[in-house]
Amino acid sequence: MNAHVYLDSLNPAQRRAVSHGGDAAPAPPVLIIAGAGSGKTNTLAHRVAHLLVCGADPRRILLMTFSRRAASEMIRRVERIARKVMGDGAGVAVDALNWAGTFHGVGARLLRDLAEQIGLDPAFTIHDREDAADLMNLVRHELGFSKTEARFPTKGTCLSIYSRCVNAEQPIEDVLRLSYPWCIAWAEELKQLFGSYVEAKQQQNVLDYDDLLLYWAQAMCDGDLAADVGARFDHVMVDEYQDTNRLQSSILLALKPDGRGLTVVGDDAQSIYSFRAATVRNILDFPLAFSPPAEVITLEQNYRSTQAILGAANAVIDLAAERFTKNLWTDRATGAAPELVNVRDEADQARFIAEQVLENREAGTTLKQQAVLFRASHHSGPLEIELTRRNIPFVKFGGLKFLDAAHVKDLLALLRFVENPRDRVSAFRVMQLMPGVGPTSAQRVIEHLAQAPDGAEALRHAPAPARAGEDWIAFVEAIEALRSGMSGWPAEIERARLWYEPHLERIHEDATTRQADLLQLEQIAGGYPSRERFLTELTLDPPDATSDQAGVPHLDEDYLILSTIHSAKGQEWKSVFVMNVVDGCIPIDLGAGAKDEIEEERRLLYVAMTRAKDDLHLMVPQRFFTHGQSSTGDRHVYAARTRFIPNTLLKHFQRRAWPLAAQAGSRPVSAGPKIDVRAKMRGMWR
DNA sequence: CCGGATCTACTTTTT
DNA sequence: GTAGATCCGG
Repeated sequence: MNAHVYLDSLNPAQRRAVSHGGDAAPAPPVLIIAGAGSGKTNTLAHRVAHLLVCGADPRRILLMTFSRRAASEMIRRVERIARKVMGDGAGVAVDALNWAGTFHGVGARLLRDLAEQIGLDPAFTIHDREDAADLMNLVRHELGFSKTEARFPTKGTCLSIYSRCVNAEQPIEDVLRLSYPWCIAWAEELKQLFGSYVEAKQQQNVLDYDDLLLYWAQAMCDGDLAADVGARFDHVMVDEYQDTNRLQSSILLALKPDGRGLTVVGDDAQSIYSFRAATVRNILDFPLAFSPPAEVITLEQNYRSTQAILGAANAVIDLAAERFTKNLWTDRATGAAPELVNVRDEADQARFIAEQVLENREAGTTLKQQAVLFRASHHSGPLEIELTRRNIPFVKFGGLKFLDAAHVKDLLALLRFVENPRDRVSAFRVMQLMPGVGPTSAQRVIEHLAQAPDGAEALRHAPAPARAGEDWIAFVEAIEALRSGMSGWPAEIERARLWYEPHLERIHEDATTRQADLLQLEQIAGGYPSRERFLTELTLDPPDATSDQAGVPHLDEDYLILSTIHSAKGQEWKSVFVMNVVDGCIPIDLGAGAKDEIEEERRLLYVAMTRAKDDLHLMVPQRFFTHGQSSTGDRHVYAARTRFIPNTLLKHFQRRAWPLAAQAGSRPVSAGPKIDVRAKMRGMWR
């Protein structure tokens, strides 16, 4: 029997990518440019399986994916492929693939390993974005920047600027000039702020997301250490390489300076994370980073979409200012042209989608095979209401995370404070949950703890806020019980919840629904071996939905997928609806919008369209509501079809108006006058 | 010094 | 709709 029978199902380019280098030995670097739907995940999975079959050591394969979900999907496929050749032995080999995850996840794990060697306390805790912003705010206040004459950038902006400097490896002046021109005047203050922010993190033994990469990269500046870490892995593979940033590529090159054993996969047409400092330059410059240059293998056959859908998507991306990859082709049947559906407003848009989804289900397409995509998380609001009204179950990806809910953060802050007594952000938050404890007394206790040599012991002798009374005693007892580790994990989290519950009931009106979330958190906690692992992995890979979201179904049920376009990356569905394909949503309306940003929005539409296998609906509401802006008030805005589908591309689409005039009865286009002449007049003078 | 009330300005995408 | 800053009574 052919030992490589799994290669038979691949096309020549895929086969070349999979068997690059021949056997299990580290091969020269290779870049796989894989267009949408070209079997990218499948090809990478085959490559991993191929290496295993050839005898590579799974513990020495580093596999970095964009999300944890992508990693587990990859591992599932690897096992299925390897099983064909290795039989039950595949399971053992695949289980040993334990270096698979995101850059950040792998970084966290490596740093705990290397901590001693780089002067880091291995018990560090990790701040998510919001915690990091809170800490930034603390420092911002301490430096007196919160009450400057002219308004100083908010904590979120400060953190974004800091983050971009780190991830893009750019000096602050450049970052300000290119991305935050309205903050240029604050360059000196920001530098000072960032310096203090870094010090604060170190004193408290916390790392933020960026630190997980930054410390890793810095450690790799030491030649010996880099060689040591690099030598742990024979093969290093990176998926979605177009969405990595400079810092990540620095790490990669430090790990494998000659590129041996390096495989990266990506598609520049799907680069949609430049707001996170991702740059397509990484993928473009990859081959020439080595000598001889890395081999480039291009996958151009699309296996996902019908010709009609692919043709339309190709036409959209063809108008891009710069392109590097060729158009995809498919040998699938032509199929129906994607539909451009004109509806009156967002309410009609929601109704249309709900009806069409049900119609599809009648025709045999399950809900799970259908997805609704949108640019911004809140765009799905009206649809969620409509779906709930009609009892159509759905699950939403992207946007609000479970962990953003205040009560969940409260409980986690308690656990973090237990884990790391020096963590000020968590301490600050937890203490203020008690009545009578506000910023000032919390601050005083924290100062006391910082002075004391032993954080755990110091709490007992801390200056108890007088007004807290009994609550303070209960608090100290809870902390000490948890720190003693007597109850063990995951029983600890129950103890923590018992302390928190009375406060929860006092603080929140809707305590009951929130309690349900906490119970769910307890369930999740059970899946982790320790408090440390739970806290680390939860911040690096937060679960998606909260339980109070309407219609969260049981996993075995059929449900519709709602997702931001960003979160839809790498996925596919039989039928796809894209909401609000209008200027202002795609591209999103944010000031003038730099040219690069507009181009990224175009790629976003391309990504959305190429998720569809058989049918695709692009929704074009003629007006939609904008809220806020007190000057203009809540107004509806007449929206135009997205600029990315100009008239010249209309031949790729089937146009449709809904509801049909006849069905709409006597209701004319009640949306108001066709052209607002008065507004035009006013506009003349602006 | 805490915490509730009131006013204001803002509202993308995610590890 | 909400997060932040600011004001004021207990």
